[in-house]
Amino acid sequence: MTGKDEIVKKEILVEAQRLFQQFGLKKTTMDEIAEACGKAKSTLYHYFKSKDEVFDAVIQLEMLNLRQFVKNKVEEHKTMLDKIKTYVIEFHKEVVNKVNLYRLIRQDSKSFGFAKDKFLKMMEFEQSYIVRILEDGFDSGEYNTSAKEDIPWIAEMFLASFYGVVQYGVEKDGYYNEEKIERIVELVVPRLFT
Amino acid sequence: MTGKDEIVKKEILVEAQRLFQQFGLKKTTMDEIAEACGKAKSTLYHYFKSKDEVFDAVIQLEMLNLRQFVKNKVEEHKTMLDKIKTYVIEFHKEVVNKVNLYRLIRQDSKSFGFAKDKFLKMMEFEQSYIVRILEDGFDSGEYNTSAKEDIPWIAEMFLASFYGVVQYGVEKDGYYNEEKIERIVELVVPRLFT
DNA sequence: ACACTACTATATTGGTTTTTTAGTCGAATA
DNA sequence: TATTCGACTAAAAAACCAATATAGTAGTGT
Repeated sequence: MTGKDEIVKKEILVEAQRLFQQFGLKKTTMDEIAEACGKAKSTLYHYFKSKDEVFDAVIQLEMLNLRQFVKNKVEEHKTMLDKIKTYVIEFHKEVVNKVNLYRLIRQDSKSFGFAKDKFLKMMEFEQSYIVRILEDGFDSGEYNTSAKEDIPWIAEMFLASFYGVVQYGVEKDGYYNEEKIERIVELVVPRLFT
Repeated sequence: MTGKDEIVKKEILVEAQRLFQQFGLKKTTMDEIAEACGKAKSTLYHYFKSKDEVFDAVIQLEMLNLRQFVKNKVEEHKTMLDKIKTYVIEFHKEVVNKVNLYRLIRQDSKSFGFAKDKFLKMMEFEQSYIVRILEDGFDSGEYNTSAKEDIPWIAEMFLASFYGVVQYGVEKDGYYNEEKIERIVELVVPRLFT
């Protein structure tokens, strides 16, 4: 039965998530995860090919929740401008939270390369979301200053630039300064997208 | 004689620079630098307090050259808009060059904290340069969409955002894509600063 | 399909010794 | 007096090795 399969997988992920958050990737063993699930270690390998695959799945789960959360916030608004503003503020707030949570997790050297792939994948995904918002704005006539075919790379650059602003702010201030981000969003977004 | 002092210091820095670029901070020993200068190691300590101080001096030298280079490029232009555009394109092109050069240099763990300080110092310095350009534009009437007291943080955010765009681009494409940066500069700068 | 026990090969750890290396000191030189 | 040096130290890093832990596998039973 394939339904059971998903249930057990989820159960493993819940325990893995808890342990990864508490101890990090390196300090959490497959034996511990197995024990926490009340199963034998080799059983885990029936559901996941490797420890990395478990970790990836946990991260993916977190991202899914994060996206749903942000999406809900965005859809509380009607205009494209408000949607974009809300997106930037909420998305980065959540990402910084998660990153703080997972900072200690990535204690090993190879995790940098790992993070890079995941990061680019994530950016691609987010880009497609921004593109959708902008295209809707374009179609409804709210956003008509650019050609429609420019939207993808504009979205990409827009994301990248706020990534920079947030990273720099966190580096400088030591925390996510929401007020600062709001101020810059208020200034930039209307100028860029009207 | 204090003139001799400066000459020897410079001589040490030239050799140190060469070795740091070739082998990195960690893999270059003070003995090697000394040997390359034809001096004893303890002589170096007459001119520099520590190895870090030597390294810092090398970096500072590089930054000085870089800034002079960019400044020259910028001053070929008359309008504020052209200056800003030129600044962004040339500055980041050079920084990416240097960073590629020095990527291998920062091979040790503590260098992150080190790099962070230096990075923030650099950003502050660059910010003051952008502020000057914008304030000149403001005074000449070319830039009158913002209050003058907003210029510092606008400059800061502007820098941070392009830092993000460039970093992201390098991460994604694997090199500094000048054409891409130019395109985004052409789009963003006029909208932001007129 | 799912779960277990028992295993292996590989990584990691801990403890020890050896080597390297940043930085010091007092003497020599110019 | 201002530089330079050879010799030294303390501390860090590397090299080694034995013991342990751990990711992943095989074979078996349900």
